[in-house]
Amino acid sequence: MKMDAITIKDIAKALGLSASTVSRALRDSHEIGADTKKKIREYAQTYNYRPNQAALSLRKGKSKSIGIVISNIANNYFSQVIDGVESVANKKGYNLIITQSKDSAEREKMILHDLSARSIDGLIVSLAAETTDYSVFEELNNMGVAIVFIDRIADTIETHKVVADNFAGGYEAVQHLAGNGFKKIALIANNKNLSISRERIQGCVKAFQELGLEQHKDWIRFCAAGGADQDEIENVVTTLLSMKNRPDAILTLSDTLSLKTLRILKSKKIAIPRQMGLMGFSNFNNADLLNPALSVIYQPTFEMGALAAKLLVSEIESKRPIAKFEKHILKTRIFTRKSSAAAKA
Amino acid sequence: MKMDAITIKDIAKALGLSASTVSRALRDSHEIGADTKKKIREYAQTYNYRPNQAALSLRKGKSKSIGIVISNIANNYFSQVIDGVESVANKKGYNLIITQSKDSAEREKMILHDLSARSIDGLIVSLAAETTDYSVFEELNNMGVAIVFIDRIADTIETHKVVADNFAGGYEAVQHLAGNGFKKIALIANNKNLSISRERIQGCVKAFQELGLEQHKDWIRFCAAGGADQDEIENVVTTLLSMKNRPDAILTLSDTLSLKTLRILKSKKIAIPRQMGLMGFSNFNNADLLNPALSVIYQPTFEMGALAAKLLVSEIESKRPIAKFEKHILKTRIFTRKSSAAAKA
DNA sequence: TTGTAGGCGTTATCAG
DNA sequence: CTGATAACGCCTACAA
Repeated sequence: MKMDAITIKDIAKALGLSASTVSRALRDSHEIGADTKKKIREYAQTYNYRPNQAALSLRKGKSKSIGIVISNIANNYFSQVIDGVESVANKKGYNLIITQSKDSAEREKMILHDLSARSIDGLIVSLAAETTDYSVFEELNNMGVAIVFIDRIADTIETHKVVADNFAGGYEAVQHLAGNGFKKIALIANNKNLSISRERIQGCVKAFQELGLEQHKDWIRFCAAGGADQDEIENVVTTLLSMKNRPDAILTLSDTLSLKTLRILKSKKIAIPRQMGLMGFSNFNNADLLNPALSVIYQPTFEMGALAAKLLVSEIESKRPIAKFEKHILKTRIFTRKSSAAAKA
Repeated sequence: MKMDAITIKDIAKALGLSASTVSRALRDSHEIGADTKKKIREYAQTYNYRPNQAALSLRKGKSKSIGIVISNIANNYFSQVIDGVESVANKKGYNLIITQSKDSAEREKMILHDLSARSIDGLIVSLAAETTDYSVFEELNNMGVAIVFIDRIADTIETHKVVADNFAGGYEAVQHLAGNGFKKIALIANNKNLSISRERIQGCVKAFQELGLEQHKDWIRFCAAGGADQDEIENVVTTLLSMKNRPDAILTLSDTLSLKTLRILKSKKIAIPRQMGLMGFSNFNNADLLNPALSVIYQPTFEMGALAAKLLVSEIESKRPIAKFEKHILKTRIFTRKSSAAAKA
């Protein structure tokens, strides 16, 4: 890269000083003569001196960079999260190294190992759908790598965690649907392994019970690939539609699933909400422009990312080990629209 | 971070060898005894040795990481590009450091300086909307930092460039609109500074001329903030709607503008396409689910990102300086839908 | 107030 | 085939 990159030594030589003096002056140490300091800083300024980060990392064992592991960048939800993470990282002087697991446990593990060797100061992780073995995280934890989980968390690992109130989100969604006359509500969830799937379903089931709604095991379906596999979700929707005891509404429990389900229903000419109500967890900002306008549970993704980054940085920069880790649960918002509207009386 | 991270020295000590021998064995040098090598590698394996990247960077002056500078991660278009970049970077063993300029020239410059000090091997850049002064890039170029521009490029800087065929995209969009009976086509473009704005407009104007369509200076409007400023775009649309000689279609020349314009038109109860045709550059994958289904010019974002990364890596790893830089122009695709449909005969 | 001497982990060079 | 040494750029005792 920089062929000529000026170093502290260069400055020292040019000014007839020692490297340590220059180093101190540059970091504004008070034990340096005002005039010397000024001279040095001016020289550094004009020659555009930048400390070599690799050397700093090596020396300090810190790199001022944090890694983020998510399933997929080109996903609305995660890119909003990253935006939040970046806003804080940037402010605090940390670089952001981004990786995607593509929901593969194996790939996630490789990434994690690679990242941990990169003199990374900390990690923000949203688990891959496939992952069931959390031992890598134990390992990293023991190595002293700071980790913050976001959204898709490993409950058993001792770290800070930032999640949306998935339980309440599911609960409220069912309440809304029921309130609009839907009584036979099917759920389509992401991979069973994921905390978000479990929590959202639990919220829904709680509402089912409280409202005395019909429940049917077959009305809760999982997409192991989270919608990445077109056949999988198409089968699920088709199956639901062809049931003798057919649901009258579908509640999709993840972003990708929501839009994919909408597409499939439309392609099958199912009138929404008349023949099938639809509502979903989604952070698509223009869900109101869809046809029909889609009712959604929306998560504060930016805030979640920013909070995760804040927690991580404070852990990294904390002098003593964190005594007790926090789980932050942020409120979701519900937007009710045409796709789940009540049938006209 | 890793408190115990095992080093080459540790292995050397444990095995009663010298650090250099261990280093060589680990890198599979042929000048090491088969048995010694085996012993070392097994030890490294069991103790989970990972080379310290900071040390490597310092030693080699390379960090196996590339920086990417875009305006906004939480933008559909760019997150798709990043997905492509990541796919290649990952395969080639490079880490991806992501930053966002938020379209601020000042912030872009800071990022660039910061990144260049991070022992970064190369840079993928999509310019901020504000940027008019390209001298930072000259500077970086002279420092020997490999740069590849993507999408929003600086024509005068000598680097590889990857863009969509913006000219053709604009040209074809107008042809389509005209073919469907729209004769008075207004353009809403992103910031004037951006290459993409210029190129797309030029393509449109070419078609205007060839088709003998009415042209009006006031029918070409710019949003300096690219749609980030709600008032700005709202003013533009309102102005277009209230003209005595009012356009019969709007062609939006960027992703954000397209959806924002759709929203504004709908909020004003303008029937699309009857009262106003609408078409836009957009990489939203579900534009067909919108109401009305939106006609779009779609770019091969993933491929563009992947290609940019490929070019960058090959430049980084090339022994001799690049003799001549390439500008790759990738085809766009046009999807025509209801929003630009012909009025019923 | 300034300078000297390691050392962070790795590898390249030069000996043996 | 293996070992010792220096160096990448920076910082931090310890000296002066």
